[in-house]
Amino acid sequence: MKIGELAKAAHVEVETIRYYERIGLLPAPARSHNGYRAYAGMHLERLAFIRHCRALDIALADVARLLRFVDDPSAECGEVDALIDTQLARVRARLDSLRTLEDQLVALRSQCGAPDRAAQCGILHELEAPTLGDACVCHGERPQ
Amino acid sequence: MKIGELAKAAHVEVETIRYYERIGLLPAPARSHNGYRAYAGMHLERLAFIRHCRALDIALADVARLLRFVDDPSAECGEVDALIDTQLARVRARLDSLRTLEDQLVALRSQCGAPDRAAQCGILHELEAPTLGDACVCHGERPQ
DNA sequence: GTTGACCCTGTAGCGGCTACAGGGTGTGTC
DNA sequence: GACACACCCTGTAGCCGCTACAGGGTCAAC
Repeated sequence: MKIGELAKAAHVEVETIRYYERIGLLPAPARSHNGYRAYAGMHLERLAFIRHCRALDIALADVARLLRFVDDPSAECGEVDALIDTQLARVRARLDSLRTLEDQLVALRSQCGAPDRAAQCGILHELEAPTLGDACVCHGERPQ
Repeated sequence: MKIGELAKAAHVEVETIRYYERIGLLPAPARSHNGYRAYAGMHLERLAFIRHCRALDIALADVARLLRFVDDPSAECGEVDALIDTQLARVRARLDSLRTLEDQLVALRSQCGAPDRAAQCGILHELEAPTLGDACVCHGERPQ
């Protein structure tokens, strides 16, 4: 399998595959007589594993840790759990902060009356508010 | 005001201020006899504006666009609305995908029985599933 | 005169790719 | 044989928003 074929099979960019090889995540494949990379089924499996982890937003360093368990089936896998738990906590923290952000943007958006001159723009005024130490619609009484 | 004082007043790192100057977001201040940056109130206002936008996760390029309206109060501000709307849409899209991610991670986490050997690890098996074209607990019947 | 806190410039690093530049190879068509 | 075109190679730089040095200068206090 040439790199382009692997890329299509795994729905990944060619450059991404070379990048994974460079950082040691995907083992370097054999080379054909012309120097082209020649991949085997194992590479597709590994790449699919990586992409699956990435779809779960798991950092590449953590993917590398998970791959070590794949390579060593006799290892204790408690760390795998912990890693997924940490990932889940990270996602939930980000969800919380994005929800707050959404509320703030909605509040900010509501400041716009009829669009006119910047001088009268409620949104810009709100964005400037904390400058003066005032409360702002999005961040409440005490800015920051 | 020296850069360290400005940094404290705006709750920003010194390096961040120099970075904003370098990319043209914060105007270069006057210099004292010793070459130190000497900031005026205007810089604090502008920096607070920038940080407020950043707290709303507005990209620096968009902050620059907003600052142009601050500098030209007679301009039409329809673009300000549009920018906030776009930002809100971005945040909501990210929220959606994070919520899906959360569900997937929870499903994945539930695959762990008692932690033991990696060979028996339900989580690792699920992460490997799409490799074989199987359905996986987190991505449903048809992986990818 | 020495310590320590601050300031300066310039550059490199983070993550996870993405996008070249500048070349080689393989296949098909004229 | 000549050409086009798709693909492959290596190496490097760019994206974002900082952050963290290295290697130096300045200033006030003790």
